[in-house]
Amino acid sequence: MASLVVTKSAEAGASKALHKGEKTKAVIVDAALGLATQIGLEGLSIGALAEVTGMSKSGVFAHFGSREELQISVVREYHARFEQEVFYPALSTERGMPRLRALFANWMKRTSVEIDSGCIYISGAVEFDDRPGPVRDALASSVNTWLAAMDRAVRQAQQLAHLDAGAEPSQILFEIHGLILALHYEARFLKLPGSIDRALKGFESILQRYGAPTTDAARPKASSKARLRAI
Amino acid sequence: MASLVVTKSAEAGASKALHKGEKTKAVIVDAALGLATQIGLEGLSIGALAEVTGMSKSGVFAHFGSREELQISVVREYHARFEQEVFYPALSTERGMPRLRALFANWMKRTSVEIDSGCIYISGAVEFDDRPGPVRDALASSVNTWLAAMDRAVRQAQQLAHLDAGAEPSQILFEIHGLILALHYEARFLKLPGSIDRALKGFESILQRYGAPTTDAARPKASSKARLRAI
DNA sequence: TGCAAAATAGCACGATCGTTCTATTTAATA
DNA sequence: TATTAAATAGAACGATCGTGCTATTTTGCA
Repeated sequence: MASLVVTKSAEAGASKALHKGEKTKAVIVDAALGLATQIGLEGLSIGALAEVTGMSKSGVFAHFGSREELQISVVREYHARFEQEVFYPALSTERGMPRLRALFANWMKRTSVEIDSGCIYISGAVEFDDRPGPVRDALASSVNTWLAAMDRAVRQAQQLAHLDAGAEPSQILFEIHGLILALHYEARFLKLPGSIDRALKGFESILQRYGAPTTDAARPKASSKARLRAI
Repeated sequence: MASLVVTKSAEAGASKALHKGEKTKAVIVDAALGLATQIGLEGLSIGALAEVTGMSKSGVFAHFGSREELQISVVREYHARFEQEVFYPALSTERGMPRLRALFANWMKRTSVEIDSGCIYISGAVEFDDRPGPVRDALASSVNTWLAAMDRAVRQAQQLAHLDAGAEPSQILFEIHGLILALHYEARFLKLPGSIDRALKGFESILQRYGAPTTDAARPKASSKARLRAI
């Protein structure tokens, strides 16, 4: 009977071989992510999650062992998707201004969607402001990873003389970050129309101010492959 | 014994004649504001509030009739203090650039303090993103009132040729708002040093970009009185 | 000073929370 | 297919939540 044992590797769709438990855990995390973006990481309740997934409370709970671990799983999942949607695709553009533009464009695209769905990098920051612990650590670590990637992109643009080398990267980053946060605030909370355009215009202002050529000779040319080129 | 009845008017400190109930209600709201800035409006619990004030749960509750009404009272109190600290003092400077600078400076001062204490205009925005109701309305109304005041200041600066009259006030406001939000995020959540300086520098960049003279011939001269001049 | 009214306390309710324990069902393996 | 392990369900726990009801205390006023 031990014949033809498929090494349980190549599974359907996703990636690795998922046992039943891992599969339903992924389903739960997915549902939790949907809930968390709307009502926040603190609003996540195992009861509500059980209802959504059609499972029992203890069934859901067993996959994580604690609510905190569930929240951390959600943060990690969000981080992975953020990387996939915002970071990696931009690596297919040349370093310097094109890549910086691509990174911001992807960030904007995601934030625009999150005007409706919510963003746990923003809501989580408020919820775990002054609440130390592993959830806060996971959240801050994810955000810092992303901001560090943006920082590298700015520095590369400076080295390539696409941006004024005398400017502080942290200053440029701070102002860009502000645009994203203002977009989220004014569009999602205040429901002000035109916020997306203001963020885009603000970005151009920053580039202009910090030394980008007015006739930008380098829009992103999306070389579609080379996706894994090192940064 | 009924002699020497002080007419109960001029009470200690505050303002109007406060009956006992109104006085303790003020104490409760004050404590609630302290709690809400730290853990958010949603984190406010009547039980915790009773413990802090040394009262019974029902004693606290009776002053508001509902948790929602308590939250609204907190929002209103925050709004009043914000006006008192940020808005009114700036009215003693001349319209145009001096007043705009004063408004931003006061806003920055308050936000700097709130790096430690928290800000319910920011945390509340996240908590009541997509949760309609009177609390959200009170919150949005307060924020809109403040942003409208800033908008007027920008327009006045344009009329006085302190700022480029061709620029969109909403655009300038959006970018300024972004600086405040980035300051709160990067300083309070990420604990990045130097955030205050970055916000200040960003403000100068905006003024420069939108037409403020490089040699600003008009810093606020704080005339100390004239506090109630109409805007 | 006495009396009505306001303020506060005490208690209990149903609901929901995260979590634990034990049973039962389902899936993976030999 | 038989057996073992993994996955899930079910029920109960203590705690906390907002809120309502009923005493009791305190206050303000004639």
